[in-house]
Amino acid sequence: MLKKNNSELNPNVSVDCVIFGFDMENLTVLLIDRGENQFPGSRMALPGNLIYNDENLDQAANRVLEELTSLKDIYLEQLGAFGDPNRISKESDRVWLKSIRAEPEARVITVAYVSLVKISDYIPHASSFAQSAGWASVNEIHELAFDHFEILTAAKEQLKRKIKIQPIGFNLLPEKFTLSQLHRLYESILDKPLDKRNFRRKVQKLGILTNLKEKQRGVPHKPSELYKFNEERYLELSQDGFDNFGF
Amino acid sequence: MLKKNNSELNPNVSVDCVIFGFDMENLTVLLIDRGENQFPGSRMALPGNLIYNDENLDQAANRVLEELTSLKDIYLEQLGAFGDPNRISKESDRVWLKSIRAEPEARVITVAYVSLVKISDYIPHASSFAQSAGWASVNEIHELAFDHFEILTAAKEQLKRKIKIQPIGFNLLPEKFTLSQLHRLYESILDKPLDKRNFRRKVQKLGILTNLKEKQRGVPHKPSELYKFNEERYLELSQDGFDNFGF
DNA sequence: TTTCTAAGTGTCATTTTTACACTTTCAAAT
DNA sequence: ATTTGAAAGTGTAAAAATGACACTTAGAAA
Repeated sequence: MLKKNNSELNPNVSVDCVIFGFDMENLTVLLIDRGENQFPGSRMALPGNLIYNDENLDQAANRVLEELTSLKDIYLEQLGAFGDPNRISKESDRVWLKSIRAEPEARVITVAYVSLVKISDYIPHASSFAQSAGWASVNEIHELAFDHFEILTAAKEQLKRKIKIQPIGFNLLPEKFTLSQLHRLYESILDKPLDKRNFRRKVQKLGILTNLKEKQRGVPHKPSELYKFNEERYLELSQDGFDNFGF
Repeated sequence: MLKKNNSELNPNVSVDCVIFGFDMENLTVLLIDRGENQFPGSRMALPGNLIYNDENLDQAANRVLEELTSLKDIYLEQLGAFGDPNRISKESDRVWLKSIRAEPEARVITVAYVSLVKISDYIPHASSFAQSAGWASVNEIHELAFDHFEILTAAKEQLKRKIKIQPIGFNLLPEKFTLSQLHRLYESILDKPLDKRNFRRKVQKLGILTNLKEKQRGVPHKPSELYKFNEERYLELSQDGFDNFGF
């Protein structure tokens, strides 16, 4: 299952993955648990590891993500490079690196990647040095290993910026979704209330949603109509510089 | 003048700087010339070099930029990491690395930085392995060393994106500038014509320009009024999420 | 005094944005 | 069968922003 790689690990460059999901309530992120032998508070980390010298950064991010969480074939976009010389200042991180790295004291710069996935399509299974892997609500996270909290913060800010310009939110929702779900998603990413009617009007005017003429079933209230993202239409519109989502 | 640094160079991580300027006609970028001993076509490169293990990435970018071009105290913003394993596929680049690096064959990932400067405030002077340093019009550049052309392209795209959202254009103009100069700057970055009256109306409504009540002198036509960027006002407005430049 | 060049200016029609409250549909409980 | 609870769904009017468009003005140089 995992890609075999005969070349050498580069002791100075790693990749870390910020995989966002949405559980219909909150924005979530995929974390691994490094286990009990650590000091409390920083057991959790973003999935990440050193790169091999013969793979490019994008490949490395995909490989590492799969190795640690079993998620594969995910579109990852680069966020940026992080790497203070004193990134490994926490004692618990030092201890941990000694247990998993050939050169635990090496200066490492890490390249962070971000992705948005439908939480139901990917079931994380931990392996390698991850003892477990799972989703955590981003606004309940206050500490992570290394500089991962800083990386997560940068990823949240980038997401906020991008969702105003590109229809990336749909990647976080199931194939069929309701306008209310989309509405809640935007509110939780932008972290502010959006007027329901205005939101609906605007998103419908974009013309990139297909009404499936199908209703929710079994809900104890008026059932919502289901929609899907119309990618073809979006690509058409993208041609002539369509870029104002304006939320 | 140049910062002394006793620690070791990291053979695997470099920084490259994309420094944009504006000569009142075109967007320009600061390049170094690596000299004659190369194959033609790729003599020019972005200023960049390996980082030291005890400096962070931002520091490294500033140091390297100063070492190669004498430009200092410049606000550099990270663009991202680049680094295909076969980034050093051009023979001329290989030859050159052998002449300047201890481990010329090492896998290198580079972190690119971008800055916008007032061309008149900084006079580049080459040193270290740069034989000369100077400004080139970005749209006359078609080839550069390593993957620097790719980096430049990414930097141009980021600039296009950012100038629509943040008032960063002012960094490219002198302290005092005319609305026409600002207009030309926006047109050359966005690479499309903008209606003069509408541009002026919009930029004036932003409320971040101070009219200096002072006129151009010696121009063979109606002299323009001079303006300056009102940073205080901009910071005030930024507080309450002011982000729509909408050009 | 004429000429050349770029600066500077206003209006109207259209589109977009914002603020705002009640009715409908279903499931579950009584 | 009826009631209740819960979220879905819907329209309007005022204000603001946008886009299209052409002539006059101020100075330097000839």
